[in-house]
Parts: sequence; C-alpha cells; structure tokens
Amino acid sequence: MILTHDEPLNLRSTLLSGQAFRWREEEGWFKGIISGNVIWIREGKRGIEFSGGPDNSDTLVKLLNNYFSFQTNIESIYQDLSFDIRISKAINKHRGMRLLRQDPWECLVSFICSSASNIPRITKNIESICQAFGQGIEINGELRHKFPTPTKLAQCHPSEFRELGLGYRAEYLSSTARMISSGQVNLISLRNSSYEEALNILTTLTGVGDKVANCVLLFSLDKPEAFPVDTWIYKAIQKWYMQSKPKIPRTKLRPWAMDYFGKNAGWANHYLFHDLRTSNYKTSKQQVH
DNA sequence: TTCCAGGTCCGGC
DNA sequence: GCCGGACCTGGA
Repeated sequence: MILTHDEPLNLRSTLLSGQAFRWREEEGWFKGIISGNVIWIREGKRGIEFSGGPDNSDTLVKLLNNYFSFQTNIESIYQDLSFDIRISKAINKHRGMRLLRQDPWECLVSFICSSASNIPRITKNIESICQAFGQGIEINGELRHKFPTPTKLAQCHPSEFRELGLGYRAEYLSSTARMISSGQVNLISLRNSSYEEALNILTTLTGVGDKVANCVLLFSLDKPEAFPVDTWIYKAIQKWYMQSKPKIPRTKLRPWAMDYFGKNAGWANHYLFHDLRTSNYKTSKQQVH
C-alpha cells in the first residue's frame, strides 16, 4: 500500500534518531510497532510504501498519518528556526527528520529507561520488556510484541525488570507503572494541558525528572516547545551559545533555550541532538584515543 | 581494571 | 537553590 503525503520525510533519521526505540532497518524496510500493529515501511516515489496488521489498511493509514504528524507543516518550522545558523546547518543535513507523535505511555517508559544509558541499550531494554510482558502479534510470519499496558507492568515486581537488565531503573518503572495504572496521572489528558502544567504533573512520577519529562512532552504530548537537556545538549549549548558567560546551572539552561529558540525549541533540540550524535564531532576525551 | 553513558534522587551547604 | 555522590549494567 502507498500512503501519499506532501511533507518532507527522512525515514531513517526520523525512526533511528533516538526518539523511538522499536524500529529496525532490515532489507531496505523499517520494521516496527505502532498501536499494536506490526508495520513495515519504506520511502517510495509517491509516498510511504507500507504493509502490516492486524488492523486493515484504512486504519493503518490513519495510524501512520498521526504517528508522523503529517498535518504539521515542517517547512514553516524550518522558517521559524532559520534565524539560528547552527540549527539551519543541522536542518540542511537532516532535512525531513520529523518529530513523531508517539503513544505517551510507551514514550514515558522508554525515557525512564534512558537514564545514564545509550540508544542500543535502551532499544534492547524496551524490546526485552515487550517480549516478557507484551502480547504477541504475528503478521506474515513475523512475531513481535505489543507494548505492555500500565496495568501489566504495575503487576510486575521490580526484580523482574532487573532480570531484564534495567538496573536501578527497575524501581522507577515499577513505581511509575503503578501511578499510571491507578489513574493518579492520566497521560493522554496532558495533551490538553499547558506545557508547564503537564511538566509539573509528569515530574511527580518516580524516575521522571526535568529531562525525561521534556522528552515525553516533545515526542508524545504535542509540546513542540519542550526542550530536553541531556549531557550532549548541555555541553553544546554551553560551548556554542554562552562562551563568555559564567557557567549556567542545568536548571536554568532549559528556560534560556526555550526563550531563545521559541515555540519550536524542541525541533531545534532534536536536530541539534541528532547532528551531534551523527557528526564527526567528538569530545576532547574521546579524541585521546 | 577503570571509566562513562539521553538522569534521578537524596542529603548537605 | 546548588553541588556531590550513589545507583545497575555493559561496552570500550
């Protein structure tokens, strides 16, 4: 099937830049899971070529349109950020990389697992969680697993997560699963809340600090102004944007960046992050060997 | 062997 | 409010 669209799209950058963790590239296709459906996609001449299931193709088209946010005009965002030369360069290098509109629960779990980790390990952890606790789905001989529900994970003992290699994140996940499962926090409703309100609620969850909360806000809760400050972003902003100024505390860097980049700060953030990760730029320590 | 990685939490100034 | 250290695990 073909899904036509007239928005710029770079599938590889979009799916493998560290905003989602269930996509694999095999034999020219990207294989992943969206809302309980096994999805195969690749870039075609007229749009996205896709197949999958178990839902019918009409439903899959809706899922894909929503997941890739094709109603978002990416060119106007590029325009909005064009005042900054570094972001402009990153945009030119990774044109078509889109911010996804993911399931908030899956996104939350993924970024709780991300602390002091790395993309390959996060990917492995998430897949392990799905295999252990998610419902299996087999399409065209391909067996994958749905993302487990909050209730399912709330019933798990932290030791079960430790056995999967989550380390100290196990207790965070267990506690947060119970808070979501009990209804204490309603994730999807945060799409209708302001950035500040949603941030305050998210950070009441265990294992969710300012960085993780901003990832969830940016990649799943319709808050393009969110600006996650990780070690890479912190060092880059410090070095490139405030050389002559005294060291700024991490807690003040995000408000500064949100003010400087504006309503699409999160887009600037992800282009900068992806560019740092994929360029030849290395830290002085890494250059030693 | 030692260090560090998409952080968060907790205790002391 | 702002540090500093602890916390799992795996790869370099």
